[in-house]
Order: sequence, then structure tokens, then C-alpha cells
Amino acid sequence: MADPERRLTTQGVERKEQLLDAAARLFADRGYAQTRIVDICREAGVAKGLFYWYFETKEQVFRDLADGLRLRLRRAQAAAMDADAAPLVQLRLGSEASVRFMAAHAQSFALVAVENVDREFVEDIRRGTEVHADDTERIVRAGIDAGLIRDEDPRLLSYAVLATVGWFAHFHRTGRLDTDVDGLAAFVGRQVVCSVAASEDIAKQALLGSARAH
Amino acid sequence: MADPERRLTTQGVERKEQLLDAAARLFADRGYAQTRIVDICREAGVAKGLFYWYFETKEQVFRDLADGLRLRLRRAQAAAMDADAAPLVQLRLGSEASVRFMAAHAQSFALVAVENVDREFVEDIRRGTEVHADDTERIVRAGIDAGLIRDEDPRLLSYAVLATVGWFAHFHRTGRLDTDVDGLAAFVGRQVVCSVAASEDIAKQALLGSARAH
Amino acid sequence: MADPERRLTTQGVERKEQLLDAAARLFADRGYAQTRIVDICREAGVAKGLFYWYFETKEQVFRDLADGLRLRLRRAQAAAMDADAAPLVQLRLGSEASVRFMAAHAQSFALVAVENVDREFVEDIRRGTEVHADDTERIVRAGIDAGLIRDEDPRLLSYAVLATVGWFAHFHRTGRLDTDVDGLAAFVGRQVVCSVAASEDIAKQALLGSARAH
Amino acid sequence: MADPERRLTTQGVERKEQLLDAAARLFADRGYAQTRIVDICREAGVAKGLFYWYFETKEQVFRDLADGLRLRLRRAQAAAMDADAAPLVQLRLGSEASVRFMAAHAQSFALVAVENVDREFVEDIRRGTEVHADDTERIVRAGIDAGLIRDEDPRLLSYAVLATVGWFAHFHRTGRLDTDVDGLAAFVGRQVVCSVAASEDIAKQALLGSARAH
DNA sequence: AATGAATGAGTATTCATTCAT
DNA sequence: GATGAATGAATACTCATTCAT
Repeated sequence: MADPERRLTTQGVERKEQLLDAAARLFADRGYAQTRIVDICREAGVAKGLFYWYFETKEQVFRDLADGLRLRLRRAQAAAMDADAAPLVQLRLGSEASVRFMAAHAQSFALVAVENVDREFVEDIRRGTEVHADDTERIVRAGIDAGLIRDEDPRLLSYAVLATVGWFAHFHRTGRLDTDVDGLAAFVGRQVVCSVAASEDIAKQALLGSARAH
Repeated sequence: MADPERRLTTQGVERKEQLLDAAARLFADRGYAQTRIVDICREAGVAKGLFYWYFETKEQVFRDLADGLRLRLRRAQAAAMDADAAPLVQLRLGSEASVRFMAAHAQSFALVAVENVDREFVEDIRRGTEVHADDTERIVRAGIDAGLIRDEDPRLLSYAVLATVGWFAHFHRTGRLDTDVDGLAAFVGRQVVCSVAASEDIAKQALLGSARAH
Repeated sequence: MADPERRLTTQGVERKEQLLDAAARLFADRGYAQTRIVDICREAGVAKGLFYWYFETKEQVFRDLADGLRLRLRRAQAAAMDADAAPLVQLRLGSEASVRFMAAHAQSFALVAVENVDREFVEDIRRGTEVHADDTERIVRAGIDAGLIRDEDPRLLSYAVLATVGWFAHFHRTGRLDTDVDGLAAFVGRQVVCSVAASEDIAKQALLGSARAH
Repeated sequence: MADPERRLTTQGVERKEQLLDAAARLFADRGYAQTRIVDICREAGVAKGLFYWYFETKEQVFRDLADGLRLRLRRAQAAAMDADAAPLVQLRLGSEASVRFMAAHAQSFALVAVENVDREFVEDIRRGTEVHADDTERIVRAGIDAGLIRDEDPRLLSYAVLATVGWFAHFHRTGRLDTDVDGLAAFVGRQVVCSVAASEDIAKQALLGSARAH
């Protein structure tokens, strides 16, 4: 019923937003499979039939949601990173920004977290991660070339960075950390830097300006 | 019909194993929701009704599978770690063993890492992680006390270790790494050591005996 | 899906009625257990899923049906009884009306009289009988006080009345009586009166106006 | 598996009895449909497979049980009735004996009570009732011929007797009467007599020797 | 745009019965 | 006789999706 090309009025856009929000809340709260279309509509306060005016399928909503998140996360990172800064500093700033963003949108991120995703979407999530890994890898390569980062496989190092950022967001989301977001972001920044820096001195250098240089 | 208390004969245990294996294969292959009881039975070569002689519900099988996996993972780690070794070496050995084990049972881990069967199960996973974090934290504390590990919050450092190990297993599983398992395990070992060591020298020390000390 | 609180449109009420009718027919015809949801829907000419739009469970329909029947039976009795009449006359009129009503809705009563759906339902039936016994007891007490009814335990006498009425309906339903409904109702009326009246004369009095006074 | 012709050893007969008892208890307690073969076997303390050594089907057990009850009830009645007594006295004695017997075997009778019987057995039960009605009718006819019983259709009067006896047993079984069995039997005897006697005097006569002649 | 009734494919689970040992 | 593992037919219920209004 929902034509992907359909032009929505301003009101329509809002309605769609409402449904998207409701879906995000519920998917995150109870998981994709455990969320019924009716639930989403009830949560959004509209009738069941209306869902299909705005979306083609339940699956589509999930993808829309995931795409949106990816996009906004990348923007948040980009905004935080200083293109002129040293690679390690860029990694630190990017990681900190990511943690902050994910924490601020914890609810939504729950639904793209590895452990919450339904089989049918792993591939989507995978692709999303790859994009981030590409971004990271560029910086890592520069760092290696400049002798600032250990001479390991750049792709592997990028994944290591993503792993740290991703899991801490996850741990924070699931309430297992008493640290506040600022403290956490700072820690993740330090951890990322220390885990890839070629030497202590270089790491210290990259952590200048961060709350608690080690 | 399946009584959790029921004593199984040797043959019965084998049958159960057969079904468990079949289930593991199919769950890993196509996902929990996409696997029907009939499929499991067909795969195991038994009639549909027999499933309920050995298991109470579909969910139960899943949980049995996950529990078994967790148990074996812990054993594999314990076997790999030398209680007399230095903390960093223990972390390295444990991490390497984990990566190896997860890689060897990638199919099965695909399950517990990704599926979102229900709230209860997600809780199980969480608890499982916490147990690992506890194990790790003990070693990290010893390392900090000995001045071998950076003086950060030991819990956070433990999570960082888990993050690295877990995600690399995941990346490997999803076929994004061309590295072989040995190379990957070694890398993860190095990465873990470098990400927590208090200094380069200490890290180097801990990596002696590893394939490619940095 | 069926929300007990849901407000139905006029059309919706009709649909529900349709399904209820179909269910009543089939339950009566082949029994509760032998009637499948699909059968009911086919009989009503709707798709299987729609059943659950109007009812919560199969059991629910059954209970709805039984409740409705009980209600209507009580109404039929109340309508037949003249509040100003003598107690024995009231008993006679009530019994006759009951027999007539049960005979007219024999199909439906086959249900509530015979089926053993579950513990809960048996309880329902029990409660239903008690209500009728309460109604009857009030009249019986008045009769005893007026010296028109034998001085026995009023509750026991009420049960005796119910027994007579109930079983004759049952016998009629199961086709064991060649008597027509009018003859049967009259007989039951006489039997009830004679079985509780304090004396022949009193009984005769109460039977005046009945087809075949004894 | 179970051959109806099979000769059982003494032990075998006991085993069968055990199973029959267990089945009676469970059928009566929770109903036929709600009782599983396993339940019966567990209750009897034997393995599931053994059931089919002694019985052909679950249905068969029910029939065996019902037949046995019928037989024993008839015997109990016959034993209580004095063939030389007046018809009304015979009815009274037979009714009292029935109530006593049913009360003493309340558990078992629950399973042949109209309201508990599954659809597939109503016909069986019906036949059983008819036999009793035949017995009763013979006496009623004699009473009518002797001018002791009201000149109504003898079959209908017989049913009235059965109704009274049957329902009071039922009411007693379901715990709705505080009267003790002796009191109840006496009441039912009086009620039966009064409900069919041709006159007060005749009734009084028939009640002589009963606890509380009216 | 919006509603909610209608559709029907899909599946976990139960349980009487059989059978090899 | 006895056991309990194995079989498979049968069915209530869910929920994404469609559609008339």
C-alpha cells in the first residue's frame, strides 16, 4: 500500500515520525520479533491500518530506523573530529563523540546492537559497521604511516577501535556501568589511544587536553 | 512430556545430543525463529513428537545450547591459562584461547551472540558476560597492584578486554577477516596486552613467546 | 486480539452473533471438543482469523453461550410466573415455562447440560444451578409457611423441583419421550406440584387451570 | 495390543483392577478428556506401555468402568428391595439404596454423571439409564394397577423417580448438601413416595418404618 | 488520510497408540 | 508381563498484511 515514492504533507511527515519513534521505542524495549504492528500503532496512537500508509512492511521500518541512526552517528563523529588534528587525536575525539552520541540515543541504539538484532538484519548491521570501519581505517593508516600507531594490520586495528567503542556503549546502555557519560567517554578515548599508540609518549601526547591523561 | 528430572539412559543421552546438534546446526544456519521443530527433527532423523520427549520447549533447547557453550568456553579459557603466569600473560593466553574456541565453534556462537529470543535469554547472556568479566577483573586487579597494568578502573579494563575478544570472534564469524585463526588469536592477544599494559616494556615482556612480539 | 472491552458497531454485533450461532449449532451437534475453530468459521462463512477478533478463546465462546442461555431461561421463567399467584401455582408455572424453554432451545441446552469443558465451566454450571435453587427456595419457603407445601427442608425441596425439571428437559432432548412439549410441560407441572404439596386437595387446587388436573 | 479374549493371571487381574481404580479416580476428579493415559499409569504406578496390555483404548476403560458401576448399582438396589413389599415401599427402598450406594461410591459416579460425560459417551449413559427406567417402570405399573400410584404415564413417572434419585446423588457428591447420607436417603425415599403416591394416606402407609414419616 | 474489520499462512505442542527390547 | 522410547495426526492461536468504507 505504501508507495515509497509518495510525497507526504508536513503533517504526514510528522505522523511518520511518530510511528518511527514508537517503533524505535518498542523494538529497543522488547526486540523486533516481539513487537507487533498493533503495538507500534497503539504506542503512536493511530489505527492499525495507517501503518501501511507510511511503510511497506515491518522490516522496512527497522531498516529506516537503522539507516537513520547510522547517518546521525556518522554526522556526530564528523562534527567532533578536527580534520587537522593528529590521527590519534582524531580517533580519540571520534570515539568520545560516538560514545556520547550512543549514550544519548541509547534507546535507539539498543535495536541495532548485535545481541538484539534479528537474523534477517545482521547483514544490514554488518554493512553499517563496515562503513565505520572504513572511516576509521583511513585514520589508522595515516597514523601508522606517521609512526604514531603500532604497525599492525590497519583493518584489524580499526575493528579493535570499533569494538571498544561499541561495547562500552552497550555496557552503558544495559546499565552495567556506574560511570557517568563524560567519564565513560573519556575512558574510552584513553583506552582507544593506548590500545593503538606506538609508544607511551605518543599516547600521552594524544591525550593532552583530555581530562585525565595517563 | 519432557520431565527435566528424567534420568536418561546412555542411548537417550545420545539421542538428546543428536537433537541438540541438529538444533545447533539449524539455529546457526538460519536463525532461531526460522527453524521449526520439524526441521530439527528431520535433521536429526526422528519423528516430531520425540522432540518433546527430550525437551520441554523450543526455547529450552536454545538455552541448553547456550549454557553448554558458555561452560565449554570457560573451560577452554581455564585450560589455557597458567595460574602461575604473570597477569598480562594470563590475559593474553585467555584471550587467545577464547578467540580460538569461538572460532572453532563459530557456528554455535553465531547463535548466542546474535539471537534475541526473548527477554529472559538476553538476561542469560548478560549474566554470562558478567561471569567472564569477574574472571577477568581478578587478573586485572592483580596486574594493577603489580604495576603491570594501567591504573584505571579494573572493571572498565575488563570490559575492554571482553570487547576486543568478543568482537573479533564476531568479525571472524561473519567472514570479515582474511586472517587465519592463529594469526587472529595472536593479534587479539597482542591487542589485549597493549591496550592494558602500563608501559611498552611491560607489554613486550608479556608478549615474549608469542608469535610476533611487537 | 479480541479485547473484551471493545465496543462493537451494530454490524460487529451481528457478526459476533453469527459466529455465536454457528458455534452453538456445531457444539450442540457434535460436541465442544469435536468442533474446531475452523468449523465454526466455515459455518459462519468467515475466515479463521476473524474468530479471534470477536472472541478470546474457544472456551470463551462456550461460556458466552452458556451465560446467554442461563439468562434467557431465567427471563422466561420470570415472565411465566405470576407474582401474585399462590406458591404452588408459581412453581407449576415456572416449571412449565422452564420445560418449554429448554425444549425450544434443546440444541443449545444439550451443550450446557452435558459438556465437561473444564473445571471452571463445571463451576459455572454449578453456580447457575444455585441461582435457580435460590429462586425456587424463596417460593418453597412461602409455601411451607402458608402450609401449602410439606414441611421439609426447603433447600432439599427446591433441589427436587430442579431435578424434575432438569431431567425431563434432558430426557426430552435425548429423544426418549414421545410426549409433545405441551403434554410434557403439563406433566412436569403436575409432578412438581404433587411432589411438594402438603395434601391432595392443595395439589388439586394448584392444578386448576392446568390441562389435566388430577 | 490388548486382546479382549486374553486370560489374565490372578496378578494380572489385580493389575487391571489397579489401573481401573486409578482411571476412575482421575476421570472423576478432572474429567475424561482431561485425563491422560500417562496420568492413569502414573497414578497406578506402572509404565505407560502396560496400559495397552490390559485395555484396548482409553475409551474402553471408560466403558468398562461405567458398565461395572451400573452392574453394582443394580445389585445394590436388588439387594435392598423386598420383592414381596408393596410397590411404593419397593420404590422407597430402591431409591434409598441407590442414594446410599451412589454416595458411598461418589467418586466413581462423578464420571457417569450427566454433566461430566463426554459427548462420545452420552449414548452409553443413556442406555444405562434406560435399564434402570425399565426396572422402575415395572414397579410403577404394578402400583398404578393397584391404585397406589397416580394414574400417569408410567414411563414418565419412572423418569421422575430416577431424576430425584440421580440429582440428589449429584448434589451430595458436589458437596452442596449438609445433610448426612442417612438423612438424605430418607428424604429422597419420602420425596419419591410423595411424588408418585395416589393419595396422602397411601403415602403415609408406604413411609411407615421410615425414620420420619410425614 | 484514517479506520478497523477481514484474511489466511504458519507452527508449537499434546497425546493416544505402537513397538523393540 | 513390563518398560519407555518413538510415532504422527490433529488443532488452537498469532500476526503481518489487505481492503472496503
